[in-house]
Amino acid sequence: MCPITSTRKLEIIEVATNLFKEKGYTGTSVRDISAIIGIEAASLYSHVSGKEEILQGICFDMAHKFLNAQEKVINSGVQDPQKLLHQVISQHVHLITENLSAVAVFWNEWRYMSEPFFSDFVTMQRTYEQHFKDIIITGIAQKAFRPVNATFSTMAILSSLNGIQKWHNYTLSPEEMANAFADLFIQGLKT
Amino acid sequence: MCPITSTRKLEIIEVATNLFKEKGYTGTSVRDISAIIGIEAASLYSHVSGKEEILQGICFDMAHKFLNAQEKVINSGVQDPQKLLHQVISQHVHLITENLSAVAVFWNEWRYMSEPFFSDFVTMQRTYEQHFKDIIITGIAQKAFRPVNATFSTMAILSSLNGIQKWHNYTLSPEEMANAFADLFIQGLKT
DNA sequence: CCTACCGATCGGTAGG
DNA sequence: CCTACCGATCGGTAGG
Repeated sequence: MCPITSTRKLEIIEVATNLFKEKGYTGTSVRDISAIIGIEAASLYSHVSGKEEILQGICFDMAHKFLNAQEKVINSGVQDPQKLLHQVISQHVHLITENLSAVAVFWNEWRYMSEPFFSDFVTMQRTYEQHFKDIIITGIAQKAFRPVNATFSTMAILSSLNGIQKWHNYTLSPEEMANAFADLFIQGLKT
Repeated sequence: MCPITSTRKLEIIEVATNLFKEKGYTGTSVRDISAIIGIEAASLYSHVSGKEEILQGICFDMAHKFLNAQEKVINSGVQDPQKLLHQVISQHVHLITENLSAVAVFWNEWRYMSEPFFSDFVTMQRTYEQHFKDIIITGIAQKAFRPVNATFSTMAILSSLNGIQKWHNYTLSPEEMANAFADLFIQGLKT
């Protein structure tokens, strides 16, 4: 949360992000992290209070990035639900492709956070999903979209987008993926 | 692989499935499993050769279920790509809802298997994805679907379906979900 | 950032 | 299926 962070702490978080992605949070030891940096495990504790603080840093940083990008689109004045959906999808895809490792941790390891971080994180997720859902609900009300189940459609779309981190192989650019997703789902939802 | 399995071994796999889902494979100890069953950790080794064998059992059992269900649809004689896609989606959704915990392990913990199991599992996944992709390619050739990127569309659809295990809350029946997914993606792919 | 170390727990084995 | 136990490793602390 504090914007002033030492470069060593940033290095720890970056190394941990890659390890948490590859081996999982519980499968990664603090010694794995310190060995890559080239210091003793005990020395990590000069920079972080514990293993979980690193996980919290990764997860909440991504959560804020997602929510900020989404709010920027929603507050941009765009009214057309199809255009709005296209833009939030595009922002989401770009954030994933620009933060592949952090997103993998964000998506697969967040459940290992203890309270109250766990619940705070869930609340942020729910907020993000709700903003998506609101766009779909508005679109249905304006007859831009079919009368689908908005909750279902939201989860179907977000799950699809989040899958990128599992199969992404760089053959498609972020723009191409964003447009392909938008085409698929907007045509899928259209009246 | 052996069809004759003691009930104790089945119990171990069932308990482990739930624990691996909740706490992850690396976050679950053999003592966690044995404690729930009510035996000593050492006694597990009368039924399984090790912790990983349990994971292998869960993952390959689900992999076979997915491939078998898919082959049954593909060999059923249905030709229309839209109907075929609807049916493989429906089978996939049903398998997920009937095996929520095992699918969560299958999907999130398979990477912890050692070789050659890891590679064998990846091969089965690729085969499954390829069958999906072939349906889309055929559909494009027959002008039933738009000229989309078939690999992308396959991964977009499968990721969306697999997301069920993360958000499923029993408000929709498997049939309702299967139809909602099929509607969304078939309309999304249609010419 | 290091040395030295802690108690707890890990997956697994020997022998019955 | 149990008792008894193994060496390895875990996250973390004390003290400098």
